[in-house]
Amino acid sequence: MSVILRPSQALRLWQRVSVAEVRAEAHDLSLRQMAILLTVYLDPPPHTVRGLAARLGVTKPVVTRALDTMGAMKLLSRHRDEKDRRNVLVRRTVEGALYVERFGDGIIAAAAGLPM
Amino acid sequence: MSVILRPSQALRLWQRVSVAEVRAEAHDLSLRQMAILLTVYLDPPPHTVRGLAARLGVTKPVVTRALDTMGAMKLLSRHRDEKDRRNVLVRRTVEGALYVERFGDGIIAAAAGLPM
DNA sequence: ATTGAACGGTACGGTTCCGAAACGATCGGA
DNA sequence: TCCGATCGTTTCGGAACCGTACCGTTCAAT
Repeated sequence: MSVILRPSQALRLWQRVSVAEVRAEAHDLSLRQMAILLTVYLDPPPHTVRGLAARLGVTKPVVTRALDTMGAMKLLSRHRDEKDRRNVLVRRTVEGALYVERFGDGIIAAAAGLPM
Repeated sequence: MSVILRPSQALRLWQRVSVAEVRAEAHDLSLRQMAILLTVYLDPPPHTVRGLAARLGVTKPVVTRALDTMGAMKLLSRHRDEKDRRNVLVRRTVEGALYVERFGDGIIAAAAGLPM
């Protein structure tokens, strides 16, 4: 059961969610930050800096900086991998889970009110 | 006929499109820029700087700068309103229409492959 | 003709991000 | 015990963006 969207619906959905996010000015995450955040929350762990960089096709410092920013926002947390202390494991937080959940609700609400 | 999405589907959709955009690094628009672009392309004209700022709940310089950036990318164009020369009208461009169309296709493709 | 309001743009100092390169810490095999 | 490879982080100069405040133009009403 795939989700079928027509072009006008797809773009309208994206507009509604974007405008709502800008108006709410909750966190003002960049597209890269959002991609990292959702990957951590949706893809199965563990998540390393290098793994995330490879997944998104960006350099390591990009991921490090995004983790700095979102870490300060308490959306994610970092922990040393005790098995291999070179690695840093990125984990979810309670605040982050709440933020992601609400963001998903926003998408659903925007989709529900979409004209056919 | 509204579009029904479940939470996991909504978030997965956003992740797929975000990751694809980051990987493609086509234009790297911020959330604000995307909201402005889609509003110009989806809402009925005319679009003024002040009107867009009010629509998104941001200040004028934010819109001006976004128009500078996306104007340089040829995604939008500015024109003086000849009826009231204080106004600047924001208009679509061929390149912008193409970009928006492809972006919509990306959303549709991501939605179509969504697990139930 | 003058004045006040409305419009978009600009100047400013500060913050954040960028990519490339170098760095220290850690691991694993010779 | 080295020593190369693999981590994540930091540094660097440069670019983009932020919000506040101010500026020049244009309109409309007096």
